[in-house]
Amino acid sequence: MGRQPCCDKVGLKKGPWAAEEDKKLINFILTNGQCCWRAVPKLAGLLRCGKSCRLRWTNYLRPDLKRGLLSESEEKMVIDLHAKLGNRWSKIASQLPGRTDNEIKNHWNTHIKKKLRKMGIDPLTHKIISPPTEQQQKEQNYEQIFNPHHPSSTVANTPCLESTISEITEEEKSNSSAFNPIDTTDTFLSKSPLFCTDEVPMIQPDEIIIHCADSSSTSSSSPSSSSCVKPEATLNLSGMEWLESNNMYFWGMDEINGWDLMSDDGDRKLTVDAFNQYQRMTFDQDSWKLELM
DNA sequence: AACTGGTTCAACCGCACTCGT
DNA sequence: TACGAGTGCGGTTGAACCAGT
Repeated sequence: MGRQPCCDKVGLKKGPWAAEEDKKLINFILTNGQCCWRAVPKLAGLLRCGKSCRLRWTNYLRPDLKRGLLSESEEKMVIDLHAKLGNRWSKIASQLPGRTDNEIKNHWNTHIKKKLRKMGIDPLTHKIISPPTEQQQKEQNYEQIFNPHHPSSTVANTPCLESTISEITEEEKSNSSAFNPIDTTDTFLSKSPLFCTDEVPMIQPDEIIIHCADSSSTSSSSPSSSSCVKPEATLNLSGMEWLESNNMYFWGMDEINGWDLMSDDGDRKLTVDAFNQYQRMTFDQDSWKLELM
């Protein structure tokens, strides 16, 4: 005998929730609290199954939810946590106040995956996509000669990238801890202070300029020859020079409680001492209730 | 304006886990 | 220990929306 369904599906409504249904569910939860979900639809006068009610509440109606896209710092946190935890979305969500597992899962699948792939990083393993085998390299060369528009010329396949990551200086690594809100893994992203998910550098291989310590071996070489990276090499990623004089810059706009807005000229330093959106929502819960009623 | 293909995200489904009996 | 009910979780779906032609 099979398992009983979570609810009697006959006569139950499915699909998007109407405003009236939302109102009923909110009224019920605020009056009675979260109790047995199986009983909620009956008691609240809803033609939904308990599971559907729970999902609607936890993913959409809870007053402490943040709305809108994930901030840069949240995205980075998701990537770091995913590197540690894998697809355990609820565990990841528990580290991001006001975000649901469903929301994070969706954001991962629609935004972050693409960004990582564009950067040449495998979203599953968080490792650099491996350089092509000899046979693949031959095929790629063939395509580049006889079919220059073939996608094999994208940055994801460049063997340069793995080298560039290992060459981030110790100073840059130590700087990265200034904005990383949690203990980091040794993924590329957690080590790179240059990473900003909304500003993913769409760099091409020929945009990666590497100054080798032994400059005599690389002088006047073509871009492709820069893949020869010496241990002492330093990096200069064109397009990453954001810090123009007198420009303001900051990390983690969405979590600006206590974060400093830095001004390049050193004299003007603006400190923001605001509590974040999640805290505000918690404080404003009573007014939120009133708005709904 | 109409069509088409791609993207997004709320909601669903089924399995796994926990807990009480 | 075995079983069933309730709940949580992650993968998947499909309607709505958007951009390009």
